[in-house]
Amino acid sequence: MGRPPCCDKVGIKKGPWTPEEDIILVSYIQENGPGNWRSVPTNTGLMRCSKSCRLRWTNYLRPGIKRGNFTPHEERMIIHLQALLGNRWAAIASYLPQRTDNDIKNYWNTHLKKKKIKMSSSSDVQSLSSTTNDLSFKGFNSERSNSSSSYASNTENISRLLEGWKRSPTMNTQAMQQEQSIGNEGLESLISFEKDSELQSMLMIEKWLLDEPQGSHFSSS
DNA sequence: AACAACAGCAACCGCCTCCCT
DNA sequence: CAGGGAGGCGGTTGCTGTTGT
Repeated sequence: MGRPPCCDKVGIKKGPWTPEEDIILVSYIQENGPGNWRSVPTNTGLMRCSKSCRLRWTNYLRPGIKRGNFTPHEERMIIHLQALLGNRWAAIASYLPQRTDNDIKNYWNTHLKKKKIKMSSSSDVQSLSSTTNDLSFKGFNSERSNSSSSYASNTENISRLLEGWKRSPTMNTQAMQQEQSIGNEGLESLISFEKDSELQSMLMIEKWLLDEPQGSHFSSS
C-alpha cells in the first residue's frame, strides 16, 4: 500500500539485459542458488532491482527452459488448461515445466487468443482443441518461425555457458529442487498425458483440478 | 528502395499473498 | 495480532524485426 516501486531507486538500470549481466547473474546463482533476490544486486554489483534479476533468471537463464516454437501438443495443453484455469499462467506453466509463465502468456496473447476468438465463433472449445492440431500444421507454426532476435542469440550463448553448469555436481541441488518443485503431481499428469490418449489425460487433469478446491494444487511457490 | 503497419516478445509495473518480526 | 518487506503473479508497455504497399 503506497509502497514505492523497488525500481524507483536512482541508478537502477532498466531495459534489455546484456550478456555480461547475464553471466554475472548466472555465476552468482551458481554459487548461491536462486532465492534471496534482495541480496543479488548488492552482492553482484548488478545495477538491477531484485525483481528484474528474479524475472531474468526464471524466464531466461534458468536451466531446462525450452525456447522456440510451441508444439501442437503444447498448444492443446495451453488451450485446454486456459479453459479450465483461466489466465493463471503460473498454474498453466506448472504443467509445461520447460515453458515459463511469461512465455505461455505471450504465446496465448499473440497466437492462441486470436485463434480462439476466431474459432469460437464457429465452434466450441472442444473442437478448438482438436482443430488446433491441424491449424498448427497449416502454417501456424511457420509464422515467424525463424524469428531470432538478438536476445535469442544471447540466450543461446548463455545456455551454452550453462551446459557445463547443469552437469556440474554443484548444480545447486537447491536449484534442482526448485525445478522439481514445480509440481510432481503436475508432472505426473504430464507424463501420463504423453502415455495415454490425450482426451483421457485431459479428462484426468480436469477431474483432478475440479475435485479439489481451486488453488490448493498450486499453493506452493 | 523506402516507408508504414503489424506482430512478437522481453521487460516493467503494480497489486496480492505469504512470511517474518 | 499487526505491520512491513520480499517474492510471485498477471496485465501491460515499448522496442525490434518482419511484412505489405
